[in-house]
Amino acid sequence: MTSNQQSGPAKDQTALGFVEHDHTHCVEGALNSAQARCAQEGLRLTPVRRKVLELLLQEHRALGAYSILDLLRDAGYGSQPPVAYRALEFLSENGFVHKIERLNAFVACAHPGVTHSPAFMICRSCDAVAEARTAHAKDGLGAAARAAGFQIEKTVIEAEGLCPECSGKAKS
Amino acid sequence: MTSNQQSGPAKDQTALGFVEHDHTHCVEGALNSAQARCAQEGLRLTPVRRKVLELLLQEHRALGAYSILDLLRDAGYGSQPPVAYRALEFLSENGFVHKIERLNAFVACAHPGVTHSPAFMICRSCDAVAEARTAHAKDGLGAAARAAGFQIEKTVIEAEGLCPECSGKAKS
DNA sequence: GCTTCCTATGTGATCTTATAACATTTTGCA
DNA sequence: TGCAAAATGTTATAAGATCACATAGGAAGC
Repeated sequence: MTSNQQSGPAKDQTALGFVEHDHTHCVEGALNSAQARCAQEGLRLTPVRRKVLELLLQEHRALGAYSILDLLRDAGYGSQPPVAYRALEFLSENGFVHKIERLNAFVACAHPGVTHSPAFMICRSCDAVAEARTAHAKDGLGAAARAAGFQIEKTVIEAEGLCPECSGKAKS
Repeated sequence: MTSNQQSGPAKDQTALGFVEHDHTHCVEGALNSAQARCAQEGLRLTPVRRKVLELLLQEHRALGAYSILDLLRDAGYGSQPPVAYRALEFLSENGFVHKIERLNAFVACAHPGVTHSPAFMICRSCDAVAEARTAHAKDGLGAAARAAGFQIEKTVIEAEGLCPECSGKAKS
């Protein structure tokens, strides 16, 4: 699961929202818009950071930090853990990627630009990860938090199960 | 944060639902009801498993597997990681404890007996963890999942922020 | 009672994930 | 040019989790 990207760079069947799409286009678009936003906000999308984002966009699934590190090494960048972790920290602080806590892995943001508290669907069979656009998924929790006097700063919402494709395959 | 339990075994101010409570009573009660349920369902609440549950109930906050392991060793049990992980696996499969993915740590269930998909509030300042009783916190996600054809099997819902006490202290 | 099997535990080794600490380079700016 | 801040390179190590295999304990069958 480290670099299974050789086959078809143009289309990928399973990952984004469990839906086919023009992959090359979506990678470039995301990369460009990230670059634009960084320019606007005075953030520095350095080569390593950009490369990490590109890798995550290309794979279009959650990658562990060490898988990313392998890909970085292949691409000629530093190969020590902090290299990957620092890039991921930057990207994640600025909303370009999200960490999937359940997997200890990272995925490119599917709705960049807007500040959002994301929710994820993780297929336990094929590892595909879809980001749901859920502005108010935390409302049930929000009520409980208000009642308890707890100030929410960040929420992690991750659902694990079977994606449409895998659930079709294994009719168990 | 390994064994700060010596001071007052009867009352603990911060952990459960960010609310004071009779701690000795709640530990014993939970332990007894766990034992009862295991008897009923033919589960084996062995000494190590019982001890781990007791430790988590006593600490009343999320503990890492290795902290638990330390406490186990102090109590005369095996001190290799699998000892703790196996007990935690059993307890967690059967709903006696939950894993907090955000912290890679474990906490005793606050609503045992009922099958539920828990939600947590984690204080980033004092590490207290409260379990919210939220039957439908995942509804926002549920809708998205239905739309995508994703079958949810398990959900992780964790909010990070400031508990009432810490948010009172640091009026920043 | 004894054997047998299954489950649980003990233990050592190893693997994965993540961070600390410090040197070096690059960049932005006066 | 030269300084300060930010980013990167690199070594080492901490923290979290699992594998593999040996041993012990308890329940079912004889």
